[in-house]
Amino acid sequence: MPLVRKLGAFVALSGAEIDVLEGLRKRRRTFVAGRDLVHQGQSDQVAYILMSGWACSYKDLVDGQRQIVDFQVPGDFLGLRSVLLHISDHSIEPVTDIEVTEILKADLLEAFAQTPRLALAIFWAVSRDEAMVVEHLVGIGRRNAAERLTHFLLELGARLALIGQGSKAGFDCPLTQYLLADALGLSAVHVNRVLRHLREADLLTFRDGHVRFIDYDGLTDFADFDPSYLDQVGPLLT
Amino acid sequence: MPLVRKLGAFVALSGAEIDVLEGLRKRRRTFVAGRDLVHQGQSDQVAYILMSGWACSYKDLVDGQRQIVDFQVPGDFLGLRSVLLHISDHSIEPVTDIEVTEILKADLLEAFAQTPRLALAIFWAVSRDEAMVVEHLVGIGRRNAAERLTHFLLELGARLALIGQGSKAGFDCPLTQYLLADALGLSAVHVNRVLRHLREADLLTFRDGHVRFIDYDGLTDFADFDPSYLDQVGPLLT
DNA sequence: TCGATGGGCTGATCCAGATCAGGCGATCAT
DNA sequence: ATGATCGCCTGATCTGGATCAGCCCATCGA
Repeated sequence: MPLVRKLGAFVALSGAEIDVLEGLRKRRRTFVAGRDLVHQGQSDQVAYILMSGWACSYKDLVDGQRQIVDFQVPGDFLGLRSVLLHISDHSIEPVTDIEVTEILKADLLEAFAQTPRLALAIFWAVSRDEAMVVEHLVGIGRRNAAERLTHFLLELGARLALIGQGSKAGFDCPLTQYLLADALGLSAVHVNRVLRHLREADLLTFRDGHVRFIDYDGLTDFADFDPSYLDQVGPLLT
Repeated sequence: MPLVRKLGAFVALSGAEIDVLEGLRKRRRTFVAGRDLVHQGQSDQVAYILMSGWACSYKDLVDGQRQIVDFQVPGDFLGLRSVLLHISDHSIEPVTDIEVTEILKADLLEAFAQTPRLALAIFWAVSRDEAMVVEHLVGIGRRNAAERLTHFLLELGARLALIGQGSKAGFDCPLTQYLLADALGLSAVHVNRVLRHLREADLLTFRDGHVRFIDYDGLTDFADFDPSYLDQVGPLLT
């Protein structure tokens, strides 16, 4: 269970708390790649936990462009914020076919009341999401295309490593260069060029859906990557 | 009390809940402009509520640049995420002299346990912060300098209006063009130029610490500004 | 089997915004 | 009264990345 594993890395959850967490899991659903799961402006009472596959959350602009805010991998929440804000300020689209389990708002609130520690653990997950968005913001605001792309791939790798789907050697990645472009605020053309430069510099390759880190230390150095905000482990309640 | 007003706009807080909220307020402190309040990497057990003055949270990059993630105005939390993540991933600096009240981690956790609704209200505040960061991300990723600056000033105006310190006519703003540049991912030179263009187009002026919206509707239209994520009102618990 | 579609790749050209190199006035400490 | 500093402002030049236009290959549906 990627979620239990992820939250458990943060607060040591008791058996009772894990029971509550498991109790949340209701209907299991699947969605096909490409069709929106949640749409901007939609008001919905349900969030999801991603069980398998990848998704992305994004915002559309009036001029037809879009900005991808983040990608979600197994164990991540989908649309949690839209439940809290009561209306969604962004859209969510499966990148691949995905499996999710629903979390109903009412159940979530009840779980909060029952086990404050669980609320904290989820609070932490939200904070971690925000920390990722912040890092993303810094990347787009102040890093050039190569550093930005590198940092992004390193972050993805670190997140996937946490759920056992990646390592310092690399990871399988279903993202197209168009998706990368929309996430990084670049054009797909330029993403392609930058990938070539990184390949020619023997830093990493991204081919056939697989990212391979050739020189991991060189990459972290180049992109100024510090994963501490991702895998922060330690009891909140001391 | 800006905070009670802000949270109260989201969930109707009962008298008992407001008491708990007020009970949180502990030591009142002041900090002078410019000296860091929280420093990147610092591990701290205290957050603050900003009572007066402005602050900003930012991240330093290795090459000496910095990216300002957000500005905080009265009623906002400072460093809440660093309490939850257990270590701060960013720095916080007062833009003006500020007054804050401390919130101790232990008190916050106890308040959570006592009144789940309060936890929800604060959850909402964190989600709102994240929504702002997301909007900021979209701006930097996909909007040009003029739209970005306009959107930013409109958002600040809307936030200040919520606490009674601004309106559609404008607001007092202690930010320098350098601070704007660091927030918007631009150079200060270019911020200056863009402000001139906006002034010449009779859209807004920013002079002597005061932002004046000349054509508010024209501005919201130009920058595609939709404030719904800021002032979302409505009972979370239906 | 042959379009159609989607993803990756490339060179040529263009432009938004960075960088460089200043100048102006106000404030403040000596 | 004289630097020093800070915020604001400006023109000239440079450049990272967008845009345009197109090629190649693999897959897939009719």
